[in-house]
Amino acid sequence: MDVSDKYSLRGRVFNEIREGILSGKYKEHEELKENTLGQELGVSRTPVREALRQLELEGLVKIIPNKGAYVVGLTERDIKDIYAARSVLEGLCARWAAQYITPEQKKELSENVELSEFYATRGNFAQVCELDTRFHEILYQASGSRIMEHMLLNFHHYVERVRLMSLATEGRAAHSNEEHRKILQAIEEKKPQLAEELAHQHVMNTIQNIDNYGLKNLLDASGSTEE
Amino acid sequence: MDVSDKYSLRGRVFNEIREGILSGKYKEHEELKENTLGQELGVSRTPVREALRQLELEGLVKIIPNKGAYVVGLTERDIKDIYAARSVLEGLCARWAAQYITPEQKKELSENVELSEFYATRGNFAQVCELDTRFHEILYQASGSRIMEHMLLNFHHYVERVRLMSLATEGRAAHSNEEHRKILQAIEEKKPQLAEELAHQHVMNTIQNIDNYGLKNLLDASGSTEE
DNA sequence: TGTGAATATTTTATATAGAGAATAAAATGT
DNA sequence: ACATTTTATTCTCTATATAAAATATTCACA
Repeated sequence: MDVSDKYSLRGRVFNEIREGILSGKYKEHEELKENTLGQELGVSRTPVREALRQLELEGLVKIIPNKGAYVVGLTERDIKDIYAARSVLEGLCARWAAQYITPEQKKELSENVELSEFYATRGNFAQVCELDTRFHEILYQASGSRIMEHMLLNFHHYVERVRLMSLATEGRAAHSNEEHRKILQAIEEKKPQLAEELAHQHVMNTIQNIDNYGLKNLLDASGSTEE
Repeated sequence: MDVSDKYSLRGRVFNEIREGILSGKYKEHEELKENTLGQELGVSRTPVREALRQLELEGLVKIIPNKGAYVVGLTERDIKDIYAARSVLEGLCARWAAQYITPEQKKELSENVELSEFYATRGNFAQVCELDTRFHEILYQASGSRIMEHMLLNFHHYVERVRLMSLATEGRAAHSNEEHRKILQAIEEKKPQLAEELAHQHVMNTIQNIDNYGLKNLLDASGSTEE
């Protein structure tokens, strides 16, 4: 996550509002009033204000001076663009990971792939999702680039709902696991070029999968499960 | 810029601290105390706090809860990574610009290239720099992707000092202008693939130029001119 | 009934105050 | 003299108060 003091009031407020926007609890163009949010979350306006200012910077909230804060949220176009950006950036990230990964990270990545394959055969998709998230996070760290890590972590979290829904579609988890294994192998064999291509293709395949099912369908399905 | 109320106290405070970090006024690991900054800028601690929280999200400041805010700044590695990321993202952006650019944007881009060539022959590099900045900004807008625009605007600003120093090196302005013209042409002829390759190459050439002169030399030179 | 000025209400923006955490300094005991 | 506990100080964190801006409401008047 981005905010260091996750467990302070402000950190909690930030995360709650952010989740509220990403999950659709706070809807597009909705006004986020400091007082209301504060009461809702049981805090004063100060931490709410700070959280809103941060969310503005992330682009999830638009602040009109002396007027108010409004939910911006992510459009379909935004999500597609994020995937497009990820397709090239995850490639670059995997390239660097192949060059800079530490033995510990290599070990965790390898175990991650093993475990995910195990859970997939057992049909435990919740675990597969979590491991998928972690797989990519390890790559981000292994790139040794805080810029890359920062950027991709954000994106990853932005599209979390879509990502998990895509992974839950018929057969995608197994394919994803295969792709993870190939990426792992390229990294273990220190083949940056190959790792880049595979990671790029991995994201492109996800995009393809999302297109097949339709982004709207996936989002609606995930939205309804939460209510 | 990112903050909507550029001219409010908080907006001003945010920009001043940000510029202070990017320009090197506030040095790596330096502690940014709310009181001190507030007095320096003639405001109370509240707007300072909000600005610091935002800078944390941007990665320019590290906040340790209940302890303090510390300058993180950009390392050489960070700058190189930003350029690497830009090399692929500006490519993608140019591709989209070729697809979605409006006639007005096309016109401004064309005039921008003309003007820049004019100023370059006259040796007016300050103008060339400004036009270079604007050239890229137009492309970001023309991509029609607020995600892309947001990301690249940030990066662009992060490396502004390096970018301008690179543009000031022998012969680079002229080459840059040539590359701009080719990108413009690809966009006018609606060739997304070509536009992507050219924009990618444009950033790669800048990286090459920076490497030739040495990032440190460029940064030192720009730092000394400010003091 | 409709329009516009004047007033009231709501909400943001900034400053300040009090509580709590972390660090530095002083005092105490061995 | 050194280690440890206690005290003091500094600074953050949250809440609240005041000011200013924006919006909504009321009322007068045509």
